[in-house]
Amino acid sequence: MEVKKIENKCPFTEAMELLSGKWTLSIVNTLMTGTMRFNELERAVTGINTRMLARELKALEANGVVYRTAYATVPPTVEYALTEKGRSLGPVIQVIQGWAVT
Amino acid sequence: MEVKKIENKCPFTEAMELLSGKWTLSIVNTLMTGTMRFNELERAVTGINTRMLARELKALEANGVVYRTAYATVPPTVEYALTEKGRSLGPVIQVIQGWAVT
DNA sequence: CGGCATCCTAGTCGATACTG
DNA sequence: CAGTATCGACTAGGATGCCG
Repeated sequence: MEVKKIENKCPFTEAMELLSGKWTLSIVNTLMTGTMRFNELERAVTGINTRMLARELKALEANGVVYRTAYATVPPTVEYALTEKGRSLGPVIQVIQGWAVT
Repeated sequence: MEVKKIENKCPFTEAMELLSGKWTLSIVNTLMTGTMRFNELERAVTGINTRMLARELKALEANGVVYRTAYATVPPTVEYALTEKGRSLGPVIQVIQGWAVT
C-alpha cells in the first residue's frame, strides 16, 4: 500500500494551517498588548464567541504560541499570554497589514 | 485625537480572507519564479487539483494579484503571472516562512 | 469565571467526468 | 489545453445551554 506522503511538506504550509483561522491572528494581535483573561479576550476580539475563542486558544497553546496560567481561586482565574514564539508573530502581522493597505 | 487603530481593523481581515486559502500563497509563491501556464501550475503546486486551481486563480485575478493572458491558439494557451500587487506578497511569504522555521 | 457539549449551517475541498 | 459541472465528505464557524 503506497502512502503518498507529501515530501515537500514545507514549513510554510504548516504555518498557514495554524495562522489561517478566522480569529487566530486577531487573538494574537490582541495579546500583543499583554496578558489577558478569557473574558477580557472575548470582549476585546469583536465578534468572536466563547466556543471559537476556547478552540483557538487551545490550538494556539498546543502550538506554543500562547501560554495559559490557571489560578485555583474560587471564581476561576485563567490568564493567557503570548510565548516567545507568539510574540515573534508580530512582524508577520505587521507585514500582512502593510500589504493590506497597499 | 484619533489614533490610527491598525490592530483589529478591516484591511487586515480582508487580507486574511484572501490569503487564508489553502493553496493561495503556494500558488503565488510558485508564480514568483515567473509566468506559467495552467497545466504547469497544476503540476508545480503539489497536491492541488484542477478545480481548486481554477477557483483560486479566478479569485486571485479578481483581487488583482495575478493577471491572465489568453492566446487564441488552437490548443488554448493561457498564461498566468503575478501583478505588482502579487509580487509585493513576496515579503509576506518570506516572513511567514521565517516564522515557520523558528 | 472559564469553557466544554450540542446542534446547525455554509463554505471548503477533493475526485471524477465532461466541454470548447 | 484550459477549464466547468457535479457530487459528496469534511470542517470551520456560529448560537445556545450547562456545569465545575
